[in-house]
Amino acid sequence: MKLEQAIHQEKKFKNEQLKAVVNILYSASWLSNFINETMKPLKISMQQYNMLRILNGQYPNSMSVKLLTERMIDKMSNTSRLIDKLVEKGLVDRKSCPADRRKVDVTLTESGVECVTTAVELMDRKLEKKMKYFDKSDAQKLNKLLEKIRKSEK
Amino acid sequence: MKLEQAIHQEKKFKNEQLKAVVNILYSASWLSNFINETMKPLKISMQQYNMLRILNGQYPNSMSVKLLTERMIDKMSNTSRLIDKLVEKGLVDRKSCPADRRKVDVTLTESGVECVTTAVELMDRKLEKKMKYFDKSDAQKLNKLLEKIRKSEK
DNA sequence: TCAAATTAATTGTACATACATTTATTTATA
DNA sequence: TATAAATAAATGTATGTACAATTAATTTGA
Repeated sequence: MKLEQAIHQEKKFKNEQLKAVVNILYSASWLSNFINETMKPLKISMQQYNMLRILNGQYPNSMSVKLLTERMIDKMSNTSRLIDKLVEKGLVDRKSCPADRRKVDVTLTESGVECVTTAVELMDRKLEKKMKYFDKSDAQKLNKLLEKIRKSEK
Repeated sequence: MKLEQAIHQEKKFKNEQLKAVVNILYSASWLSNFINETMKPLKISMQQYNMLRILNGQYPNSMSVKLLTERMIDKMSNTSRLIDKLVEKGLVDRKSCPADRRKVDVTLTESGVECVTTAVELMDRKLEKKMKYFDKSDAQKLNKLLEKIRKSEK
């Protein structure tokens, strides 16, 4: 859907750069809604999915809360309480790190591995279908442009 | 900052399309943090800023809550309570619509016009500076690609 | 060596969001 | 024209998020 149509805007944007800002925000909202929708049958949120994927990348090793936070897409989310939810669901284990007792080691449980395996398979399949008009070369161009827009960070 | 570096990911993405998904989500989070940061001196959030801009586009006419919701970038946000906050701050007026008493007319107050004028001027200036390496032709390409990725909506 | 500084994680608080339900009003139709 | 259906907005509730403050452990350096 065209951006102007999605947000029912009749006026032109002041310039293409400002339109790009709104476009990125709208696209992310569109994707988040889709990801949350897709994960609903598995009863996990997008952020929980993200954390499970990160832990899966290290499995069977554990990760500290700090390391997990660094790898989350949204750094502002509250890692401790996100872990709480996953512990409640029995998807991860949390135990104090013997080498540095300030740290807490988080690991996927067997049930967590099972859940994330199903989740990733489902998500990748649904995303591929959703973005069927978007090929590899489009994606490469988009990735380059997004990196460029964030370049001021240095 | 490169995406892999920002989320400290050492592995390659499965494909460019899935990387694009993460890239959009990360860029939106990066932009949101910046916008919220920029609006902090004016004591308004990004969503409040968005609503004030929409109302400003119609000023001095009023808009119904439904119309406002349709134009918000994030459709899931709770428009009623967002309006509450702006009424509390004295930036908007809310009154029952005489022609259809189910509807509620929302209008900018004088102080609201003043606030949004300052806010837009500040935001556009800061955004331009932040995205200084991102020119018009880049923006046009990015806007095209984002529209394409959302094309499945039809 | 031991007090101060730093680091890791959790918790408190206020606010935001998702989504279902409720209330009030208008429109459609039997 | 009554009654049901549809529409607009607000509210209840659970959960999520931002950010500061706190707690506990480790590291630093006078």
